[in-house]
Amino acid sequence: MKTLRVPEATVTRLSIYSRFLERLDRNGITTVSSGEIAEGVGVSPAQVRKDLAYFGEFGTRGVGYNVKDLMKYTLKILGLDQTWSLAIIGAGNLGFALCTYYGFNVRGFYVAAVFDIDPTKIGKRIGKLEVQPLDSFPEVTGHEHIRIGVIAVPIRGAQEVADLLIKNGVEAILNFAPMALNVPDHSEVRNVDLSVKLEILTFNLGFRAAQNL
Amino acid sequence: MKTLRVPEATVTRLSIYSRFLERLDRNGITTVSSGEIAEGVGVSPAQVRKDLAYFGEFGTRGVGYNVKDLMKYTLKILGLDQTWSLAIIGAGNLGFALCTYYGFNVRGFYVAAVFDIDPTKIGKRIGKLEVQPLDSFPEVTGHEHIRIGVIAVPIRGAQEVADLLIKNGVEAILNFAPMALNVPDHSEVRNVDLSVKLEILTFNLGFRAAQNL
DNA sequence: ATGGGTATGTGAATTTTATAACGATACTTC
DNA sequence: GAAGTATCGTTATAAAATTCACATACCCAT
Repeated sequence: MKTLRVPEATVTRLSIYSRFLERLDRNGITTVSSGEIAEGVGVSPAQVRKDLAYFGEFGTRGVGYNVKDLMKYTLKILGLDQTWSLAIIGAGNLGFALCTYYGFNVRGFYVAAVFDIDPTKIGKRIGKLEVQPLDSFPEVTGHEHIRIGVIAVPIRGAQEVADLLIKNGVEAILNFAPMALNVPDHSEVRNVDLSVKLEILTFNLGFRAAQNL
Repeated sequence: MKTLRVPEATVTRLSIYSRFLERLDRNGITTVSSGEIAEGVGVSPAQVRKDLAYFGEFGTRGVGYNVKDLMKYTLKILGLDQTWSLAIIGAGNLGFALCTYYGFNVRGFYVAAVFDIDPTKIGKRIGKLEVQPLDSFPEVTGHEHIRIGVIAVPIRGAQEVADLLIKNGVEAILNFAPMALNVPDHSEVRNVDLSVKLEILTFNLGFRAAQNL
């Protein structure tokens, strides 16, 4: 098999293209060019074609791409032709928001369970879910295999939670705690740091001020 | 003045170093090496030094960096030696979580106001704040100059909100709607897409399965 | 004072990523 | 059905980011 390393930036953009294609499809648009995709998501047309080229040939020269088809391809590439069960750990405001986040459902993610250690939060209902004690994680994941865990706890608890998840067969972690988690090599971790992007903005505003722009 | 373009990846890492340094400082650690920072945040030591080199010389050869000093430098570089007032638009679950997000406060961000268009949400209290009608945005920003807006509304309303923000002097936008906003060149926009990272995980899990790893 | 040990700062080499250019191919029009 | 136009896929070029390697500088012990 042709083993080709795909840059993470490409996967990131693919996810964005995919979302854009869904939007086009909902609007009844059937054909789209690399230039239109590029315009829609803010990259160059060559970039779009190059990114897609990692995975095959999906377009028709002189015409463009069939929206529905390309959408399906991108979803398949991203592994979204199946439903992924998530466990969310931490039922604070962030955990709550993530449990009810429409953007997850619409992309084939299913929040199977929410956990917390805070007794005042355990038992609380979030939509159809009930917050469970973190202790019961092994038991719950016995019923339903959960491959992805979402960490929405404060820094001080994050590593411990990660250890627990890994020990119970979780393969990938989306970490909202602003710190680097220590996990075995075979596990995937990605961090979402809510203030990093904000600090890029303040950096740029300051930088611009320094140059009198 | 030496005009040196700083890669955005460097700024991103600087934000992460900064957070890590704060943690070291809280733990009473006074000196740190590039290797220890690298270890702590998951990059290479050379990367740490190179990133810092964009902004000056902060270390002592043979010794390392003074934690408190480097922390202050990084904060200053990122523009966090001042308080930034934010307006959050959208008082749904995500907006609510962002309003109360501890990570913002701790980094010098201050949520000055929250807005929504939904009459059932207007007037609701979020901590010390009261959700205001989006119409009153110009009035509110008249009292307190707000340079950064956070968009936490669904896709369909996002562009309209962005237009309103820009029209009222907002210079930078943190956008949680999973779409590209159209803004003038002089405005800064960064997107936080909560499901992109999740889809990188599913891509990687699928990719790994395809290679029998 | 002096020499050994250590970690920085930095220019060069390497790798990775993005842009540009262009040949190939399919529709459209006359 | 041939010419023209549009857009892909791919190769070549350029740019950017990362890693490497080492001279430099500082601390500390003697």
